[in-house]
Amino acid sequence: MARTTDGNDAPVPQRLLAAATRLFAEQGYDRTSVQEIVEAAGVTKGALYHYFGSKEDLLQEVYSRVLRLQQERLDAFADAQAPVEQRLRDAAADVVVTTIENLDDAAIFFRSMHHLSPEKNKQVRVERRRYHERFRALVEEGQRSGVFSTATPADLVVDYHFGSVHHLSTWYRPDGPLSQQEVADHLADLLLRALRP
Amino acid sequence: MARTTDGNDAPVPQRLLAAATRLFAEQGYDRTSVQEIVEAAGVTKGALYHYFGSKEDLLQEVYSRVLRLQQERLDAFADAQAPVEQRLRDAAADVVVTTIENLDDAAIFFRSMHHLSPEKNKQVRVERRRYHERFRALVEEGQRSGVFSTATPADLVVDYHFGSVHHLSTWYRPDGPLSQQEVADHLADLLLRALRP
DNA sequence: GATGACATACCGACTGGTTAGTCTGCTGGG
DNA sequence: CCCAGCAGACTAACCAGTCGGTATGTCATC
Repeated sequence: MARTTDGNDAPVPQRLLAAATRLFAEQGYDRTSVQEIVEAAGVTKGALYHYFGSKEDLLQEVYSRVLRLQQERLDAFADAQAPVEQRLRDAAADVVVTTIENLDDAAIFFRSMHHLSPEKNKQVRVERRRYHERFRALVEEGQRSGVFSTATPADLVVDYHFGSVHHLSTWYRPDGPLSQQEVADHLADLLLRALRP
Repeated sequence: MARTTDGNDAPVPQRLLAAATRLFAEQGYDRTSVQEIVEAAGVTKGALYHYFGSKEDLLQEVYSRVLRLQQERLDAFADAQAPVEQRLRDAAADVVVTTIENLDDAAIFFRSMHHLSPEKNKQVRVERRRYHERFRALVEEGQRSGVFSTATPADLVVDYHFGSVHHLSTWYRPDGPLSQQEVADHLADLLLRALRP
């Protein structure tokens, strides 16, 4: 056996990232010391600084992982063959489900953005903007074709929906009365109902 | 003249609170040192610890100020003499306006809650819950009387709306294309449209 | 209306504790 | 033999909160 220490068997970088994600979500980025992270991962600082350049790099890894995942999923739904109201509903519900499935990442994402250095923050904003615009394009498509109301600017509609997604990490509890899918259906429904002409 | 030093003329405790609010919103609670706060307020640590028991007390003051203000305003709108759909719309739009007017407080509120000690956090949660329930009662009243759809549980409707309010501090810019009132009207409109039977 | 007792408001040097990141060195597999 | 992979002691910086000190004001007493 190659494994002598405790903890799980994943490679060290993944263990570090998993530990950091959990701790950042629980205590916040600044309240989590590098020492805590390496202890939770069952290694020492030497290992962390062997794989990551800084504590901040860990945070950025969390961000890129989330952004990549969400963008891929959105693209898949937006490119599907279906009426635009169906594509928007699917995309809107899916982002709720994946956000709930990765609630730790979501909590970190929305609470700790200002802890990234200016240039990394800028990069994250750029990627987020791409995501936002893809989503907005769906709304605009529906508005142009007349299936959605044009009463509200598409930008604001997108922010409205993402506000509720963003907010999930504040109130959603897995042991609550609603399942992930139920919440997703309700939130997608609210969006589509608000967009009825 | 009684004033010898620079800075504005407000009493020291208010100056400290104002400086802390701005700095907490800009840099986050943990990133802001007590030294920075007292320098921004034009005093020294002695003054701060003369009026406040701890750095955390400053944060809690921000919270109580926001909560008190929002609750007062909600109560006023909810108790008004008007059809329920009008009362809900007014309340929904008003919370958007006051949130935008105090965007710093809002940013702190949603980002720094986990920096409060457990007991203070609990107290904030209790007050927030009261607010949430007052708002939910409005939705339920409309649902019972048939002017709002019952497709979505009232709790979720409230969280949907407050998600968008919460989110404002992320995207709203005073120099953007929409005025406070326009944003408020649009968001209230989206809520009411989503609730149409 | 001088004197002393006490309080309020604030100053700023200091302390004890914590932290991110560094650096030297060990170890086992190729 | 060599080096990726990692250990862990160490450093330099920072920070919340403390504490003894000062300046100013207020009130009672003689």
